[in-house]
Amino acid sequence: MQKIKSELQKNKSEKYNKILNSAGAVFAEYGFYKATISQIATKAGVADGTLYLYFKNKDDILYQFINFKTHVVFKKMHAAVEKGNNAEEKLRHLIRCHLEEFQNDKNMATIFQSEVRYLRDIESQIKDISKMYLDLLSDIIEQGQIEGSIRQDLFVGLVKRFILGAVEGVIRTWVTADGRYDLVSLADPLVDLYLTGVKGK
Amino acid sequence: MQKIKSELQKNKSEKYNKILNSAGAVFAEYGFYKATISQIATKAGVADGTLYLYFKNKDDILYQFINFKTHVVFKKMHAAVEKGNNAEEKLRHLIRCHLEEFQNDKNMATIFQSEVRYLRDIESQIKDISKMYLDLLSDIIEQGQIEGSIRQDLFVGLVKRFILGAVEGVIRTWVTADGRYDLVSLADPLVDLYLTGVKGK
DNA sequence: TTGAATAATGAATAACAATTCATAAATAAA
DNA sequence: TTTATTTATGAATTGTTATTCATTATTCAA
Repeated sequence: MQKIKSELQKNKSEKYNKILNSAGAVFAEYGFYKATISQIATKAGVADGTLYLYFKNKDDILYQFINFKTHVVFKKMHAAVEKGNNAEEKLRHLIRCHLEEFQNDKNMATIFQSEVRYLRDIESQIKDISKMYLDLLSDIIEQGQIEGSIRQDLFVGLVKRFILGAVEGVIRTWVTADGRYDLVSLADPLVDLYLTGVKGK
Repeated sequence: MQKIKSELQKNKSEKYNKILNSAGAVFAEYGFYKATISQIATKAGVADGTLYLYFKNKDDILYQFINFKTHVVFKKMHAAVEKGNNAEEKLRHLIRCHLEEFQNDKNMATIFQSEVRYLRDIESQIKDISKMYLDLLSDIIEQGQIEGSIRQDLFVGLVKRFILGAVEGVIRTWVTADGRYDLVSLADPLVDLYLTGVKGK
């Protein structure tokens, strides 16, 4: 009985994941609106109607996709930050992790970049995807200010957005260029820009 | 004859602009896909069919909107950069102008932020809206490196994206917050972050 | 004032795609 | 093996909205 139930769970979960991944690929390629249920179903190797056994509707598919990816990525980011012993190390780990995760999942990167507005409309639970990220940054910045490695005379609200905006910008360019170069290698140069800026001595 | 023609031009142009502005408001509020022709027509005070006397189709309306705004904004940015006497001044003027223009036209800011992906699909002429902007930045950075006000040991391709990404990030946050605070006042603090970074001395 | 010519209207059309549901297949229990 | 239950199918339904076009209004030259 216990065994049977978990078997069912597993099968269900397999098809669920198959559909979710197919949806990710189709949404990334065509965008949410131009993507059709049939395309997703075909790519997943099931009938159109089957999607409705696993998802409430088309919106729900996107929602589940983002929700899942968000959780996975944030868990990793959190762990990455933990590994740093001081603010600067934490920042380096965070940025590197961010670039790594997005480089390893281009569909996710594309969807995060393109469908954010839409998400804002459908679900307030993930209303602010950047929220957790910005909070992570807040902690790092404050720690750095205590340690003395980060200036005190900064408007933290701006600094956070400055940092997040710049990583996202770098990712956006990479997505636009169809992921044709190595993103992760930009992590350290980027952090150096955050830290010391571009000014000549 | 000459007079009559220009009269027609003007009237046509008036209605054209009315529709374009209404479209901007509707697209900004609902997003391109959820916005309907009827909504735009109603807001512009004309019949649905009238839109098709001025625009090829719905896509074309968005295209014309972005195209027009892009030209206006880039002309202003260009002029702003001209006013600076050295790289740092030019950068300050550029960033200030950027924030000013977007603050003064929230519909534009929202649409630029949300429908970029879609544009990428419909027209390669404006495929890279950021292209001109990045080129402006290239010139400034190179000048700064010659002047000695900007470090030589930088990967310019990254620096450009770093700068653009951060401004856009700041604008995105502002749009999300429904434009409830002053964006332009962030110009100087932001440029200071570009220049000297966040590192404690 | 008149009758082309131009511009505007909005109801009708047409296309599309999300969702449903009667039916069939697969799986599990008896 | 038979019956019950769960899962999957995909054609038919439904709703939506972009676009068209026959009709009406307006403008302008003569």
